[in-house]
Amino acid sequence: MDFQKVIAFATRRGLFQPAFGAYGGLAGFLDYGPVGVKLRRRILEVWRRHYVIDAGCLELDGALIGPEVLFKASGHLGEFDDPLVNCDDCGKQFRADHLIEDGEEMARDKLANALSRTACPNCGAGLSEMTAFNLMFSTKVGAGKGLQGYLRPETAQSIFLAFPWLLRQNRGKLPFAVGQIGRSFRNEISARQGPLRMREFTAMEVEHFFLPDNEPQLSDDLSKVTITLLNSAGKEITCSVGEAHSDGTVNSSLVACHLARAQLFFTDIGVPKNKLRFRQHGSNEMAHYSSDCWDGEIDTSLGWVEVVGVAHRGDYDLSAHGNASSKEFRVAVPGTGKETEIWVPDIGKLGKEFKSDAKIILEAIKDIELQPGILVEVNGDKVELTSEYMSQKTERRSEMVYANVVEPAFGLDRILYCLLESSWKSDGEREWISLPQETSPYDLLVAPLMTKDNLDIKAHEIMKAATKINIDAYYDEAGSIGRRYARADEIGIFYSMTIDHQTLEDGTVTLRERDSKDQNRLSIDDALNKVRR
RNA sequence: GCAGGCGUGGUCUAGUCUGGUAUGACUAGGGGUUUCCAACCCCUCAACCUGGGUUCAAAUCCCGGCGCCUGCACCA
Repeated sequence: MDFQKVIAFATRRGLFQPAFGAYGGLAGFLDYGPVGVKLRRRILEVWRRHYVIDAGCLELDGALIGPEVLFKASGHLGEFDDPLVNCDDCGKQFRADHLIEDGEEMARDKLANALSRTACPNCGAGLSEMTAFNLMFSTKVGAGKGLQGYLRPETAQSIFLAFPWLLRQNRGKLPFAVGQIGRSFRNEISARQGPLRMREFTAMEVEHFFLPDNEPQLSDDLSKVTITLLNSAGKEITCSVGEAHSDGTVNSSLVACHLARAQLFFTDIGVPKNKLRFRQHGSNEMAHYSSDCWDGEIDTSLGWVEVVGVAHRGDYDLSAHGNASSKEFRVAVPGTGKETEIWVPDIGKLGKEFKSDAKIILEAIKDIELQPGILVEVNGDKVELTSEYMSQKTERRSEMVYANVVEPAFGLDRILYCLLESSWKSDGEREWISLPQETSPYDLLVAPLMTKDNLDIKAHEIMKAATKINIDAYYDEAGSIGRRYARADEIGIFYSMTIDHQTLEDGTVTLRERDSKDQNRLSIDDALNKVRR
C-alpha cells in the first residue's frame, strides 16, 4: 500500500483525517477517529507491557507547557532556534549559519555581521536581515504581560525536571527508568506527509538513568535478540544484540539493551523483521545532547521511516538543569561516603572579637577549605585565624555525580502509519490489515447470518456477553455475510463470529480467523474464551 | 520558504483546453430478496477548497489565500 492509498483508507475507515478540514485544513495536525483511536490504544498497551510492566519503568505524565528558563537550560531555545535569511532578489531562503564558515558556533550578532558581507549563493544578490525561526510553539502564561512559555518540543524534559522527585519515589536507588506517553509540539517549517511529520505528535519515551560507572548490562534474554544494524560507516549486519555489543558495534550496553527491547516491541506489534533496521547516526546529524544515537527505521513505500531514536544523552540534561536551577540534580555515589575532619568557624568567637568585620571574614572563607593559621584580608589588613576561632568536626560526605541516561523515544503516529503499510495484505479478492490480535483495532465481529428467525436477537445476546468479559467487539448485521467479513477484514478485526440456525438449536457458533478465513464451530463460551485476550 | 503539479459527494473519478442544469462507479443508509466470504433489484443521503476579479453567466478564465503531492531547503 502506498502513501496515497493509506491516507484515503484512513479517511474512509475512520482511522485519521487532516484536522480542521472545514476551515481549509492546517498542515501538521490530524484527528484520530474511532478505529484510529483503538489502534493507537492497542499499540500503547503493548508498549506499556514492554516498558512499564516488563522493564519496570516508572510512569510520568508531565505538563505540556513550560517556562522559558526551562528551555534555555535544556538547550532548545538555542538549538531549536534556526537563523534564516532570504535573498532580496531571487527569494530563496537559507539557514544563515550554513552560509558562513563555522556559522553554527557563532553568536547571533557576529553571524548577522558576517552575513552583511555575504552574497546569495544562488544568484549573488544581497541578503535580507536575519530572522530567527524557533521550532517551539510559544505562548503566554497568565494574564497581562504574561510569562513567556513554550509548548514542550519533547516529552523528555518533563522527566529530567522530575528526576529528583522520581529518584525519591524509587527510594534513592539507581538505576531506574521512567516512561512517559504524551504529546509534544514542534512548529515544523514544512509539515508534510501526514502522520510522518506532525506539528503535534505523540511520543512514548523512556529515560533510563544510571550511575556513570555502573551502566546496566545486557541480560541473557536481551542479548539473544537478533537485530539488523547499519552503523555510521554504512556497514549493515544482522546478528544478536550480544554480539553487536561485544564486538563494539554498539558501544554502550544500555543502548544495546534498548535496541533489543525496541526490536521486541516492534515485532510484537506486527512489524515484519525484514522491514526493520537500526541505523547509527553520523556525528553531524547527532542532536545537541547526544553522544551516540541509533534510529529504528521501518521500510515503507516512502523509504526508511524513523520510528524510534535510541540516544545516549550522557549527563547533558541533568547537569544543565543542575547548573541552571537551584535544585540538586546529582546523586551520591554509593560506597564513596567518607568521614573527613573539617574545620568550621566559631561564629560566636569571631563576632565577639571582630564585631562588624566578622561578616567580611565569614564571606572570605565561605568557599575555601578552612585551616588553622589561614590568612584573611580584612579592610586591607591580613588577619590570621588561629584554631581558637574554629572547631573541628567530623563530616560524612559522598562523591556527587550526575546520573547518565539512555533514551529510547518512539513516535506513535509514525509507528501507526508504518504498521498500516506493512500489515496491508491483498490476495486479489480482498484487501485486509493483517495485524496480530493484540494490535487489531477490534477482537471480534459479531454477525447474525441473517436478521430473521431471531438470529439477530441471539447475536445481540452474545454481543453483550462478549463485552461483559472485555472483548472489544463490533456488531454488524447489514448486507450479506461476505460483505460483512470483508468490511471487518479491511480494518483488521481479528475474529468473526457468525450466529446461524444451528446456534439456536445447540448453542454453537462459527468462529472465523481473519488471515486464514478458516472457520470452526464451537460452543459460545469456548468461542468467547478463545477470543478473549 | 522557493519552484512545479494538483484541489469536484465518504472514496475514486468525468467535465476545465472551447464559460451555460456537474458524469459515473464504489462505499454508506433505508427497503425487498437471498443466506457463510464484497450477489441482485428499488430508493436515498452526499461534492465543484476558499476569497476576490472578469462576465448576462465561472467547477471551467485571471489574481490572492489555504491545503495536498514532488523536488530543493529544513528535520532536536
